[in-house]
Amino acid sequence: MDFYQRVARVCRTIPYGRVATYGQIAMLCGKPRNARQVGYALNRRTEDKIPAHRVVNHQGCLSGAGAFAVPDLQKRLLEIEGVVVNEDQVDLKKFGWKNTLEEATLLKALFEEEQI
DNA sequence: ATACTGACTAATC
DNA sequence: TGATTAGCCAGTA
Repeated sequence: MDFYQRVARVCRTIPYGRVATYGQIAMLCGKPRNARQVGYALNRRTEDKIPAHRVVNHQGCLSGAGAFAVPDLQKRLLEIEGVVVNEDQVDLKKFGWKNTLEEATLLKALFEEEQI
């Protein structure tokens, strides 16, 4: 199982109306130090039906910087889901994805199973 | 193999 | 608190 595929998988696991951080995703992929690679992965595979708008940095800042072809697209998508965005930032305390231990375990097991 | 890059983070000031 | 610095590591040239 490729790291990028894992990233895609984890992103699709993020619940509607929640956001996750790069570091969080990297951790769930089994590579806690690969936060940057997560961003790189999303950049490469934005077309792959990955809800990348639910991914922000550890401060809750939106990626902005032309990550999405249309400016404010990420912000709009989040607001549609009920996530409040202020000054290109979201409140991780309220909207951050609190991944449960079960979800983490499920993903880990899934990865190990498909990795072989 | 070396050097540089970057949708990141954690540690210092 | 807010700004800087210093690690990080897969990709790319």
